[in-house]
Amino acid sequence: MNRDDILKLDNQICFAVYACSREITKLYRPYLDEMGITYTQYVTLLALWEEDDMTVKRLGERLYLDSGTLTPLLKKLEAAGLVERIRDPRDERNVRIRLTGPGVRLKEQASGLPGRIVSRTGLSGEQAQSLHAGLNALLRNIHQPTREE
Amino acid sequence: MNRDDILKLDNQICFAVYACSREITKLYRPYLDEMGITYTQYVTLLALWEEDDMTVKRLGERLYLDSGTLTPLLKKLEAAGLVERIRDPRDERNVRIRLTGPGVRLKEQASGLPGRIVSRTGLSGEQAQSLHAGLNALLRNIHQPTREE
DNA sequence: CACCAATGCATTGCATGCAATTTAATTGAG
DNA sequence: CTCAATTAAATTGCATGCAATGCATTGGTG
Repeated sequence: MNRDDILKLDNQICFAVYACSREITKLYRPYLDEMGITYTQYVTLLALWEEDDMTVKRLGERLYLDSGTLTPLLKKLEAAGLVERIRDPRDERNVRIRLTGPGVRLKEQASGLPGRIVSRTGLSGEQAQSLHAGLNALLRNIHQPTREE
Repeated sequence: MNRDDILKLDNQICFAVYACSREITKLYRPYLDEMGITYTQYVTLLALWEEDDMTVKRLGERLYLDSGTLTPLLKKLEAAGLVERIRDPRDERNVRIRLTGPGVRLKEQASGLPGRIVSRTGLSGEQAQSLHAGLNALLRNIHQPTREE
């Protein structure tokens, strides 16, 4: 690849990931609209359906998001009646996020979603598997909770 | 994969793409800060370095962004002196985006960036190649400029 | 025990993304 | 030519993301 090709848009993995991420979100939108939630709220619920009663910090580690994003988002989920935000009496710095009844029940409605999306991607099981593995490897490699020189 | 596993965060390609995209942006940030631009401004410049003098519409098709995102972003790039926004005299609905001298010269500074980032990803050439191909396939499959039933 | 650094969350400010609407220019049917 | 439909940008409103900062609680030290 010559000097000029290096900077071409279609040669950038970063751009492919960036564009894919937004296009995937658009695929989800109509379904999530019906459920009354946004994409970020959806992945937050995915995390909670898997492990309820997390602190904001733990949720942030799981989702790679910080309190600046999560606090307002969780307040909206609380206003929508899907989660509760409870300050931990044993350590009042922690706020624990717990699913409400409606929050738990929404899982049922979401269970068909991944299948519908995957079929829309037109990827074979193998392709999807391989892509997923590559992304996870990349994620592991670049995510540095604390930077060292 | 049973019914419960289907909704696990780590089984969602969508989440892997979403998280990867944001982590990659963070990798770029320190370098782009030095250049005085943001990540979205960077990919916009990538597109323009490859093909100068595009309309907003064409730029949007290239970047999968709409005028709602591009108009303010291009105004910032114009304020920074990197591009010009010129209404096409032949069809005044079109606004053409052209690189200025400084905008062209910034390409030099950017040319080392992809290499530095790729090395930070820790992926082999093969892995990167395969990942990129998978993402492009996915992008082609899901991007529908106009929806059909 | 008093104090201070560390921790967890909230807030602020800025830059996206994108749907929906508006505005201005152009095109095309009659 | 005339006016309605189409098209390209711009604008508006809402929801992220994230760095930087603020604030309250807690833990460790002397």
